[in-house]
Amino acid sequence: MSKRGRRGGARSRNDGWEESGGYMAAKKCKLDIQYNEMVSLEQTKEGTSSNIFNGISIYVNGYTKPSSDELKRLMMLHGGKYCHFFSKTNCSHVIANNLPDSKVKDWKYVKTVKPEWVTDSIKAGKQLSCTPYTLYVAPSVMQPTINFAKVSEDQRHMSETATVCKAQSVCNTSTHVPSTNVQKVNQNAQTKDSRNEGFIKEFYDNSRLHLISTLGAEFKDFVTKLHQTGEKVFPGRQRLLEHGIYAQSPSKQEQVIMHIDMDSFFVSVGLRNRPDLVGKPVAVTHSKGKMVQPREGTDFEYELSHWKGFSLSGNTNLDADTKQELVRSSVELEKSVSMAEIASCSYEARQAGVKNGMFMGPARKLCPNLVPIPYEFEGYREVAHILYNVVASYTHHIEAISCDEMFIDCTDILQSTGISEEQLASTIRDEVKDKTGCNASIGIGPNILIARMATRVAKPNGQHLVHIDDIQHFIAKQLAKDLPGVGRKTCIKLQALGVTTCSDLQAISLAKLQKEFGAKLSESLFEFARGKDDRPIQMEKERKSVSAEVNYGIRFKEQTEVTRFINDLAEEVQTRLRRLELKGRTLTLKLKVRKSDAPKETIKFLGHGICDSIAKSTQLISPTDDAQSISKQCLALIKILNVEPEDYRGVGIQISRLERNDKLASKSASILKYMKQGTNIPDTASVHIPKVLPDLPTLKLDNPEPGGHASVPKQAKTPTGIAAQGSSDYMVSPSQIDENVLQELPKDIQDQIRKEMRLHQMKKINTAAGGKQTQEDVVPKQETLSISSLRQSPTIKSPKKKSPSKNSPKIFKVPKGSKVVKKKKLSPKKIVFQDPNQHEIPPPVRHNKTSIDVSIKPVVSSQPEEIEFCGARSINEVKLLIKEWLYNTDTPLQEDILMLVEYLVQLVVAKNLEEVYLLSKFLHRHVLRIDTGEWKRAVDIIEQKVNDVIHSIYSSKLKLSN
DNA sequence: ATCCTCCCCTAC
DNA sequence: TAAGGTAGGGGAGGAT
Ligand SMILES: Nc1ccn([C@H]2C[C@H](O)[C@@H](COP(=O)(O)OP(=O)(O)OP(=O)(O)O)O2)c(=O)n1
Ligand SMILES: [Mg+2]
Ligand SMILES: [Mg+2]
Repeated sequence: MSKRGRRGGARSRNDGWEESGGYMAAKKCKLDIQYNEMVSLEQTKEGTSSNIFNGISIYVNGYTKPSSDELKRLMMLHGGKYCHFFSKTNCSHVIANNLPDSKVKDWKYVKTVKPEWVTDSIKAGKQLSCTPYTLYVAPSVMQPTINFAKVSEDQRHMSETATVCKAQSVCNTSTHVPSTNVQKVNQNAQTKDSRNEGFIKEFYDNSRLHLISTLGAEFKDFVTKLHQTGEKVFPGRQRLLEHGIYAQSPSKQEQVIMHIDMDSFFVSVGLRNRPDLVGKPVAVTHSKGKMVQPREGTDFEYELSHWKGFSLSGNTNLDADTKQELVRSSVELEKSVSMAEIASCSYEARQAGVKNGMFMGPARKLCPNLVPIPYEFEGYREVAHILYNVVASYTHHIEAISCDEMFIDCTDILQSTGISEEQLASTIRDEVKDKTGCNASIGIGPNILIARMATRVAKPNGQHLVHIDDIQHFIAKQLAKDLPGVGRKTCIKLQALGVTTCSDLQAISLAKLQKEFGAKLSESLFEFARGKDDRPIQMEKERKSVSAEVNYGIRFKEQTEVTRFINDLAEEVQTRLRRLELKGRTLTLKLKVRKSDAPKETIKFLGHGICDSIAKSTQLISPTDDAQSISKQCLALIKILNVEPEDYRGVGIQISRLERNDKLASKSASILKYMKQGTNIPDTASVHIPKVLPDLPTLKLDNPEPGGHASVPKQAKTPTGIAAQGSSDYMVSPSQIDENVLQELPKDIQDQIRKEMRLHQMKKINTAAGGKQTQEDVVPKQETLSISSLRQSPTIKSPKKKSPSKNSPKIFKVPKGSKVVKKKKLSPKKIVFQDPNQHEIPPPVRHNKTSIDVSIKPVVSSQPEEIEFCGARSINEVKLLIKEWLYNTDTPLQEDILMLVEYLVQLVVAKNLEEVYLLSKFLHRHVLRIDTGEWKRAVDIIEQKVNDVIHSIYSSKLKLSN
């Protein structure tokens, strides 16, 4: 049933075809093991050693005059290093006799020289210049290797389009490179945080999590394309046939799933050229191993007690107390800890209790001998590419999970080749090992779940097959916390239920599970505990969002710094969207804000510490990928959220409701603009509106907001209900309600609206003066903003503190000279309003539909200039214009839409609701005729937007549709 | 019922 | 010092 397929067993079978397979890897497959001994051997050996190759790492390609073995020996003898596997990060020089086309790309960042450079240098007793030995592109014979054309192409493409993390230095292995040591001397003066220019790039260049996210996304995309368009050519599978590895079990019709995952991925890559560390506890981390004194102003106890679990001692399912104790004791004992995270640790380190994601300090306590090794971002990328290419040479039936992990459905491979699961697994593992120097483990089972769980058993460097008949036996003894979907929280709940193993879990009824967990999780727990899983292998994954966030190094003092950072981050989002050729309709701003009682200094240097998370989203008027629009919306949201600059600890921007970027649409000119300008501007000269208007109002749609977005001006007073929830500090300040609606409008209109709002607010307050309803009236039942934590926070500016900017925060003060006059008075016709919030309706009428007499509005007013829409004044003119626009445009441009919104809003402000109403109906009617999704959405947005403003002023909405 | 927004959780 | 990103599933609760 289940056996640990060891490499040795498979090896003999492979020997046959490796020779003739033509893989470059096959040439050097046996070298790695010997390396360790040889190093020590060579070092103790007497003879003419030197250090002329100090800082040099060579990779030998192809057949060379002195053999690669000999070159290796020479390098070791003369202070250089020898790489078994090429990587930009590890190898400073490639030694070869010729330079094949296929390698040019890979090698373009390193020196490629002939072997004589080595031998001559040794003869000369010094390192000679490479120049005379440099190889140039020769139209040489491409090795007629397996024709991977398609895959390789894609692979290269991936490498190119990827956000390239700059290779720090050509050779950053442990051997120091004297010449490049100059690097970070000048920048020490000041700490680099979010206020510094270029911080975002520097951060991303050093973020492992960013790297694995990026890589993961690339591979998902790669597999998607592979499946959609890839030629179904499987050289690997072909080889299996040719070399007669076939067995005799043709009647496999059960599904067979494999889960392939690199062993301690980052560590494996890092150890490729550090054979001396193999077998030792090793961790990949930014920490160099020096202990770090706690800084002034940090509060260790505080962070310990509030810590959400994940960070301080690792992403484990241990209970919080244990971890706290661990951290606390390591602090007490050592008096200093490194708060650098461990990305990956070797299995030796795991034995001591070290886990991926743990901080270095606590890890050191668990494992005093833990050896830190540096990141090698390029190496991870390369190895991951090879992994995926190897697997893709056997099947395209792949589900990419991450850069080091995937599922494959190998039912058809087994069918068509007749080999066994174990044979296939070891073949793949061997090939990966040969080509990358890293171990992969494989779990095999009849479904995804079992394959995944089998990998745990297989690791490290093994494979494990679970036959369908053994599922029950196998799953029963697995730990429940290892089931997919069971993380920290769920684990705690399971513990409370007395569940440890899947066997325990089986004893819990579905009903009981549902009391503790949600519907979905309950169901999957129930099924998984029995080894059942019907999830299919998903080869094609459609992305649903694009985001960029930074929760490290965020420190601001001034709002201007926040603004600048948002601009930069929006730029980053734009870059990502454009690279993916996507635009989005929904924008979400995510902030991390220092918890009110958290110290300003975090334990971790520039970390985010203990925070509240806030998210706020907004609809974009049209699919957007434009940095300016994005930034503008974010800033509007930020204004609403009203956070003290000093309390920001994290910022993120997410774009969702994605659409493919239709390049055609963006080319169409703005008709309205055209007409408008046409009246003023003689001719074609500059008829075309610059694509990016500096203040292009990429509309943001204020979301109608669950619980009633704070579109109604409120008095600052907090109702008890909300206060009890403790989140009142996050309350939107009255002057900023609908800020993001207002933001988009011209200043003068903004001001008018604000005045109107205040006026109406007064009225309302007066009306409801004695009534109890007031409370509800003034503040929405449900908090508008999402605050992950219900705690109070001093973090948010109270409204009055708000800078004395253009928005007067005073609600009660009637603006002097308040003058708003409707331009033309229409008949006092009744208009139907739809009340968004019945209970907010002022006393007289309490009904779903409320009639408001249009004529009540104009009290004071003045509208100095006529309101006009592209020159059109009368409603009929406007209608004509709209019609022309409607029937001559396929996709409405957002600037046009905005212009109309602007016009309608002016009408609203001028209290000409009737016209607004008529125009809306008109628009509706005609759009129905056109019947395009684009136009429907546009009209929705227009109406929503206009209604937001109406709502702000009247606390009711105009019923527009029909 | 079904949608949407905001949140939490999980995974790598 | 240190580089705590990113995407998706899913649930609660309000709007429609
Ligand atoms: N908290 C984490 C988890 C993972 N990773 C990175 C480093 C890992 O090497 C890589 C792959 O994650 P895995 O979960 O596959 O873990 P490893 O490959 O390190 O170990 P294993 O042998 O358990 O797969 O992702 C990380 O940076 N931080
Ligand atoms: Mg792994
Ligand atoms: Mg993995």
